[in-house]
Amino acid sequence: MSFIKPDVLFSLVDCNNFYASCERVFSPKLERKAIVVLSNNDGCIVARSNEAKQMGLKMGEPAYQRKDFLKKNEVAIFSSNYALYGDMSERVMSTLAEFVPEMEIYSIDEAFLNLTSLVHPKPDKLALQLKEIVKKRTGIPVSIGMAPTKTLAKVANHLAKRSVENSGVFVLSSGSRIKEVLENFLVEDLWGIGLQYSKFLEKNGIKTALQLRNAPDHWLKKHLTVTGLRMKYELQGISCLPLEMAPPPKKGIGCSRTFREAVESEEGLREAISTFAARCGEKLRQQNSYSKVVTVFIRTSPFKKGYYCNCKVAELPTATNYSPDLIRYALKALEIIYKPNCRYKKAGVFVSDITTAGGVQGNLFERGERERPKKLMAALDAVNERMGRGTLFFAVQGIEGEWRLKQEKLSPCFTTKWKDLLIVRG
DNA sequence: TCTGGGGTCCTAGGACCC
DNA sequence: TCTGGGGTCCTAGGACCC
Repeated sequence: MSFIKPDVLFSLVDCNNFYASCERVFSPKLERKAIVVLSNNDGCIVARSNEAKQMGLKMGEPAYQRKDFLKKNEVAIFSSNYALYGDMSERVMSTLAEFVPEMEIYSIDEAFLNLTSLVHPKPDKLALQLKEIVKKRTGIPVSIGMAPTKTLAKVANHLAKRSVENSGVFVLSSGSRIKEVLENFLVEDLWGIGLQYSKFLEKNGIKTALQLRNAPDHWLKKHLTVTGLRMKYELQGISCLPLEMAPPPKKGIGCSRTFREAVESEEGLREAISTFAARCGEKLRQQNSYSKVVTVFIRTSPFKKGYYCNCKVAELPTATNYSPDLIRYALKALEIIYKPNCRYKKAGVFVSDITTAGGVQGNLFERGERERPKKLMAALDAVNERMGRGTLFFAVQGIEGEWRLKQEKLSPCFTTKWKDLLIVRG
């Protein structure tokens, strides 16, 4: 009997091409076919199967610019189906949680694990087993990278994905192996290095992760702030980023959308803003918190001339998560920034200055009860949870606004709607 | 015609106080 | 000629992530 040695403290499990893989689970005929998933309003390409990547389709490309190419190459196209992806994510995460004592859900398709308390002779064999269980239970293929720090686990995961012979698992433990890998790892592929930093680093002769690791502390701190310094230590195998098992409450919450068609009327915007504000209330209540500041923004298309963009911050007399209050203040803010004769393309509502349930400051001038609104919201949330979001809503949100989403290629909600359940014929 | 959405952390600099 | 100094809090903006 032996434990996993702590020189591979962190494992990163990452679902391969997550959205595309979710669509494929329920349409086996798409196996080995090119798939793309589009952003809201079928705007940009946000996920691609390996086959689509090989065709040269890029992340973030506007779909209309590739319309002919997609058709000619018979690429399967899907609108984003967040109900499906959210549910599939939950299945993957709960499968992992069954076998792993400590994990941090990092995003919809990634989780960091700590496997050191598990009894197993070989870490790579354990990872391989996990990978197979997830695939068998959920249909989703994952890759796993193991290393002494989170940043190195990201590197290992990157390598697990890149080469077929790694079979989706890559372990990075010994110092000499780490050095060898970092020497061939582009700095722009590091977790925490985006376009701006990679341009800057390249200008200063730093092209590989090993070169970044060798850069002087003070220079890194000066130009990449403490984040850059932390990255250096993490690449040396000194862990600076702990596993966060309980997600902290959000400090800001927002809801914004690009409209299907431009909206000119104030009434149209009022519908959209009310809907976004109500959604913010829902999210606040989900994490049991209250907000004191509501920000509303509206804007026309930045790709057209006569661009107009404005926002208004409204401070509430007391912190709240009561949707009617949030809507009221948001609409007042909208009134101030609304300018007629503009073709609005996007709008949004943000709530900030968030406190948790216990921390709400009472307002001396506040009147009326606290309990009734609370019960009302609880009832509203319960119905929408059970019957689907949008079952109960406020009249001011409207019903058929031209701003609502375009989702022409939406797949059925296989896992969350009875009517969309797959029927298997014997 | 058509270009996503929702977050985090860090720093510099200004306001304000004593 | 010469215009204090140090601390805290807040905000805007820039970088990053998926």
